[in-house]
Amino acid sequence: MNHAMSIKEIPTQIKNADLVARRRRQIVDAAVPLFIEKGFHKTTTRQIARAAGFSIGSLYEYVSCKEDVLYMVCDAIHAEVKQAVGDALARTDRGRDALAAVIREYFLVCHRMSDHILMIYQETQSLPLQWRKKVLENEIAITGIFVDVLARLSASGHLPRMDDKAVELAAHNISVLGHMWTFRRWFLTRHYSIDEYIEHQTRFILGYK
Amino acid sequence: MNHAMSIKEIPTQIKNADLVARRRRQIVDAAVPLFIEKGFHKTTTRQIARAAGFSIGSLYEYVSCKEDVLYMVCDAIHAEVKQAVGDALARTDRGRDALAAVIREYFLVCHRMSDHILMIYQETQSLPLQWRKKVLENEIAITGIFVDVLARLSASGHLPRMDDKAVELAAHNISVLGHMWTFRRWFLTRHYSIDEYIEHQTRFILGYK
DNA sequence: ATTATCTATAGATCTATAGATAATGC
DNA sequence: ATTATCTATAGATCTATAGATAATGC
Repeated sequence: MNHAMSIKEIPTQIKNADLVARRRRQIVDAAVPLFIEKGFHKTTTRQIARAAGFSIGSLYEYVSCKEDVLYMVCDAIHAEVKQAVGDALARTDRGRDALAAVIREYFLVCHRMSDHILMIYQETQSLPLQWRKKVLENEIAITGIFVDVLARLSASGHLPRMDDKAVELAAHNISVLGHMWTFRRWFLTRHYSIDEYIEHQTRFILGYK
Repeated sequence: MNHAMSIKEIPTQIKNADLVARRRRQIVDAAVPLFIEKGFHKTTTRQIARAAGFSIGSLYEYVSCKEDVLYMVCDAIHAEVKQAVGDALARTDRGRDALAAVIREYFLVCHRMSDHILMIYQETQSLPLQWRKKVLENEIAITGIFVDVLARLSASGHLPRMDDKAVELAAHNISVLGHMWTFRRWFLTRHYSIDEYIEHQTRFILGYK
């Protein structure tokens, strides 16, 4: 159920698959800043088409409805977050610091993609059920990375032993505390730099008190 | 900057202040389930008027635009959350358990008002700037209650000593972990009851590890 | 007379498509 | 011939208001 597969589920009459991929990337790139600025409902399909560089008629050759665009946007954002956290995980070694390193990288992605993540929180509800489910699955997949790291460290004794439920919940907490930086940014940035934030929250999560 | 004051800032031609208060309560009560079900943008002003039991013309005697309705709804929801947490605080004694009791009550409010809180996350962006600010201030006011409790317990030695920034951030974490139950409910309810959730998270927040 | 409410609609969108046109490849 | 793109617009809204009507209180 990867990125490319989901996108391919959107039907089109256009035969050239490369062209479809290229145009859809244009559509996503055009839509992201519009959705961030105005929100999904106040962005018109014409604006998306114009920003993407083609006509409204052409837009509808590559998507079947406006919601398709939102889905492609959400999927692309999650793909980028997943990629960044996956990379961080690959780079890291096996000890207790592995967790801190992955958390750090994840929080930095949240910082970098603040507007994007906030937009997903706000607009997921506007997706048709079928795609809302997929977006939520993506969210769980990202949390799953943290589950794996925590379970490994807990099993190897680098972290206090935790049962499955505690591990699962700690992983969700990491995910959500990263998102917190995006949806409370207007307040938090007045008091904390992203580095301070990461430091405090890492201590909080790892339980050094 | 209390509940009643903010609402009163919305202008109206109607002279009878009691009537205004009553009708606006009707509007809020009518709008909440509509916004929860369809979202703000897909709810029409006519639907709100009909559900409230009067005509579209009358609706516009009590609000100046659709966004006014959203603001009144958000304000009413925050008032209820604030009330519940404030009550819990008043009931509680002064020791370390005070914090656990307040957290518990807060999480139970989040559970009870799950749909409402989720709606605020999704629709705050649709508010005009002036009112978005007020809604965010309400959010900070609720977090402020936790700041007070934490600061008191930290000062009295019932909790490990924390500097102001650590206290502030812990308070935000409490707020957001309550909200997490609302926006990850679709996943969390599969694995945790609200009581289990409260128990795990309280341990996490208080740092028994 | 004053206040509150209703009906009817102006005016302004916006999505999605049909049908015409241009570009591409055999 | 086939594939991709564009223009023009049908059709369906929806918000907010003007002007008419009903209810209230002196």
